[in-house]
Amino acid sequence: MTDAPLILPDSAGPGSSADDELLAGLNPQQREAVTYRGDALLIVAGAGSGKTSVLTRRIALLLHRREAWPSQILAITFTNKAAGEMRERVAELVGDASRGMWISTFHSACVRILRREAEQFGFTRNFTIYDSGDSRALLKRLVKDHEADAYGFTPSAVQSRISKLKNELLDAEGYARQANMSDPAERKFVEVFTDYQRSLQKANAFDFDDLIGQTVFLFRAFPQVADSYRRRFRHILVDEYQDTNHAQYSLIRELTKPVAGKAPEPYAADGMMIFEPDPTPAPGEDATAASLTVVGDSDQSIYAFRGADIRNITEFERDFPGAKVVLLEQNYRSTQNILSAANAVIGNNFDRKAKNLWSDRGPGDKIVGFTGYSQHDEAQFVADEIEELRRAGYPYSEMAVFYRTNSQSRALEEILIRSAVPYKIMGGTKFYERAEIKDALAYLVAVANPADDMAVRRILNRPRRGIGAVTETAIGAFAEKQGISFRDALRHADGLGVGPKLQAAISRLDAVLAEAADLLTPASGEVPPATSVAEGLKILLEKSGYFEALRASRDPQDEARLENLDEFVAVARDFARNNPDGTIVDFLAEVALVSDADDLDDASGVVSLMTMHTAKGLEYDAVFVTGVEEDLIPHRISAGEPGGPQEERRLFYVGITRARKRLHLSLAMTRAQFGEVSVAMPSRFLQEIPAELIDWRQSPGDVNSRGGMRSRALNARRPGGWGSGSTKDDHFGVRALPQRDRLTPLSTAMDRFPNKVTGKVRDNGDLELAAGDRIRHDDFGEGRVEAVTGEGAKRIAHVQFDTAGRKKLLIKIAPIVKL
DNA sequence: AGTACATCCATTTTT
DNA sequence: TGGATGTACT
Repeated sequence: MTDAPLILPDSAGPGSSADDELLAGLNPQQREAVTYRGDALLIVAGAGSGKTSVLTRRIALLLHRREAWPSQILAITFTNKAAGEMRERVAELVGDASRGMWISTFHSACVRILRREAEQFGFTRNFTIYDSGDSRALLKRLVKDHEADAYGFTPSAVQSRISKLKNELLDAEGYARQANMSDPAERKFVEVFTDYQRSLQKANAFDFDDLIGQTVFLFRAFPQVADSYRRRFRHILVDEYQDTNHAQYSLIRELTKPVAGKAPEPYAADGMMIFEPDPTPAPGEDATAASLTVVGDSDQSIYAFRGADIRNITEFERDFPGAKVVLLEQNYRSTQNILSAANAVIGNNFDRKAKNLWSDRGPGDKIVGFTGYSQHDEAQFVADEIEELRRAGYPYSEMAVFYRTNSQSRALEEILIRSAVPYKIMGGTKFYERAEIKDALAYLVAVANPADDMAVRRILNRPRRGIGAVTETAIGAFAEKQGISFRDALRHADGLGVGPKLQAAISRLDAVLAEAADLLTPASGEVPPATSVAEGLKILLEKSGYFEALRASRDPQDEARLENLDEFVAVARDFARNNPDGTIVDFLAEVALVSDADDLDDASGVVSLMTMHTAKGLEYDAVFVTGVEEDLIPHRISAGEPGGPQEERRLFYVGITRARKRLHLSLAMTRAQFGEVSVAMPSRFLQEIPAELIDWRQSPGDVNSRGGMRSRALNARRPGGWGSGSTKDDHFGVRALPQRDRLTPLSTAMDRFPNKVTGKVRDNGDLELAAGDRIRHDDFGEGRVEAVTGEGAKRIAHVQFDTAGRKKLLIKIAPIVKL
């Protein structure tokens, strides 16, 4: 992939044709963003304005013009996926030179730094990383130990508070100083926080927030360490800057401070080399502070709830006096109609810097609007429309359906399955959150970082060895008394005062862990090959009896668990292939920092379903934004939060701007939630879109919440289209209904479509259908089978219904009978 | 240790 | 409504 660089690093100097090539096709603003040189540059990059291109070319140009060595560049993104993409695109431009650069997420960059410096402050380099599940589990125990639940603290509440504080770089002590400590609940919280931090340290572990926060502390506490990185990184680039929280912001600030000390110190405290000594003095060696480039769009800030501070970007110019600001407003993604809608919506956010996206790809199609009676009706519209687009030549992989909350996916899934539309839910159940995977990970952690009690405790009785809570406590007490770790206590089964059976079980576990440790972390200190990770994993799972227990089980789910574990072993093998020098510690870090959203984007040939949050950074030819209702988008809970509605508007904006050519906005008049059917109102954001941009297939005014449609004739000029309440819009209902075949009920007939599509899963067994058969469908009426495709449980009937048009149905589950 | 019942609770989640 | 979690039985 990197072997065919477009431009060889040494091919030419400034002003060369290779330079031109790097700047080719850029608009003036983009060009400015690529070529500007100065201490601080803010690139305000509207949606679809080509920011990745700008960023990668900026890097390439720095290298190409010899303004920087690869090792002097630090490019930071938020997701592994974004980092991977950037690395790839830089490699396309500069070839192998891209290897010396740090292009990574905040978190992995910090892990790299912390690994080198961990010994400085009481950790060892094989520390483990606690994901949020791990920290919640730890907090669960601590909340109980401290009886904090009596004060109404739940583990997750404590977790989110701690996380917020860490994002603000406050530790327990710092918080205690400014908190009202006469409040017993506050004291309790501080107690738990303190203990949590102590436990992490004892386990030689960092949680996600610590990775950033502790790196900042490290830099502040050890200026010479900070200096060594400041000397190294001369060009720092940060993507999605609007999503940085205070800790991340501080990290960037630390790195862009002028170098304080004089003596170059290319080595970390442990003697590890930080940068390759270059034979030639590095360009910019005498510069005092690194140059900083940040890219972002405050209109796409949708993570305030996780501590992202939009002010980091809005106040950039104040933070970095003399900063240059470049505005990228030309959008290369969407048609003008889509952009106009997006602009109109986001324009309602006050206190925002004006920005107007424009496109030169013409107006394009109008936005399609649809109001369903129920969420199922809405889903049917989506399914029908997807099929229509499909027939028009759009591949499934170029279509996406967005929603605000995960629970909305259910109705969509039901209908999509029935309509035989292949789909994939992005960011759904996380692979690494499955119990069996966490178990396997715990085995590895127990080997890699024996100080991590949590991991050892987790595997103590997995598979079942008869080691219960009592024994676990005994081991813990023994460890405490002997001043050894929980892991080491397993070696002394005979000293625990437990029965012989238990002793044997404990010793067996100890032996398995020891065997794997021999392989993975040999006492000789020699580094085992990366392939040994997969081997060690297999040893652990096999010899611990984990596999055996699953194989012996007759729980059908255990079969799936086995498959998942096989997949996990395959992940370990992949890792070895991609990281020939990787160790078990590297593997664990990678796994902890990688989300499966990263690799699932290859959703080849299927429609993607996801929340609007997940959609950020992605784009599709056709986009469906569903559930455009009050209380959903904007979500009702956001109403009470300061800045809430504005963030919701940005979220909607993000959703809209994902679409290249076709945008569909849909809603339902009634929505079953929490077991109750409630009447939904169209979202206020809909009214913010100019009426002429939307082609309503069925407008809110056409549908009432009792399940009928108004007569078209009556509806044609009717004030008060909202169905309930508002009286001031001609937005909806003005248009008489669409250009579809008017004789058939629009969409699926809502009167015949009660909101219980759900029903029981129907099983038509071996119902045989062939072309020419006539069938009756519960919802669509009678029709003629035109073809049958697929096999077994996935056989699909292509049916031409007499009134409902052409549909694809999964024969096995469709509510049909052969006539 | 495993099951059955009860209870609570329902945004978003790059790492 | 349903799912996740906790408690009380067997």
